[in-house]
Amino acid sequence: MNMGTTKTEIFTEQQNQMAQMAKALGHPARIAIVQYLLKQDTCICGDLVLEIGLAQPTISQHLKALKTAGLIKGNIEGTSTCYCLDYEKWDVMKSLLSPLLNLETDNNTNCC
Amino acid sequence: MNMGTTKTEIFTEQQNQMAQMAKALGHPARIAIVQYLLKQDTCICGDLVLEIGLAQPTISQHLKALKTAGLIKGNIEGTSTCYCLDYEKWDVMKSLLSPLLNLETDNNTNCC
DNA sequence: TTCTTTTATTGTAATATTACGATTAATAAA
DNA sequence: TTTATTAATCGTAATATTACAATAAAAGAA
Repeated sequence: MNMGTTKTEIFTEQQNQMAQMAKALGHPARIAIVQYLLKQDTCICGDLVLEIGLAQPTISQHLKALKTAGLIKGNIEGTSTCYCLDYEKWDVMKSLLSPLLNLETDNNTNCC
Repeated sequence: MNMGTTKTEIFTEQQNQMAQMAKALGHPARIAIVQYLLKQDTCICGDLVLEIGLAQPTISQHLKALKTAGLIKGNIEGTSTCYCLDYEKWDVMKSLLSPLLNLETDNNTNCC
């Protein structure tokens, strides 16, 4: 059977997309990478290895996860790869997640 | 060794918090639960079993994950448990994640 | 060409996640 | 008290994730 695997077929495309983007941010190393890119605009893998302190293959793995989710782009430049945020995808994420995040805090009167 | 485990000690408290909250939203079933609670204010486990279509222990497991992350609260009422969003925690999440989500889209000039 | 630099990939060990059947626990109803 | 009703927990199978050593690949420097 397909145990251990998420049943994506019973959810909407939108729900799967939202979950995928949230999942991509669901590791502190990937949060740190995004924060670094926000500050520096671009970076190469080696920068992050020094900054974060995980092994190079581990950083490379996290970069791949962010790239697969579409949150970053990578361009090969000589021996290194230049990474940056994919702002178009971040706009999509923002529009999908803002209905969840922009909650009315004073709704908690009708709570259990 | 501690292989397979996230090295939380090399990250800031804030980075770990952000990752934990994002991770809690990183599954379509948990997105669906949050969306349901946004629409209905409160619900019990059985409502979600009917609405989502996963087995009762699976829904219960996802509710526990959201509760552990602090995103929902649960109050026992007779034989059932009444769940709702924890708006205070959502405020924390909003303030932590908004620096990431409120990006200037026209920054992509200095990208690679 | 040979050596260096940089990153991606492969392989693997340890742990975490997902899903569900079976069972338990706890309250309500008969 | 006996019988539902409801949800949590336990156990477990299948898969996914995390971390890193070792290696490969690809471009630049000597």
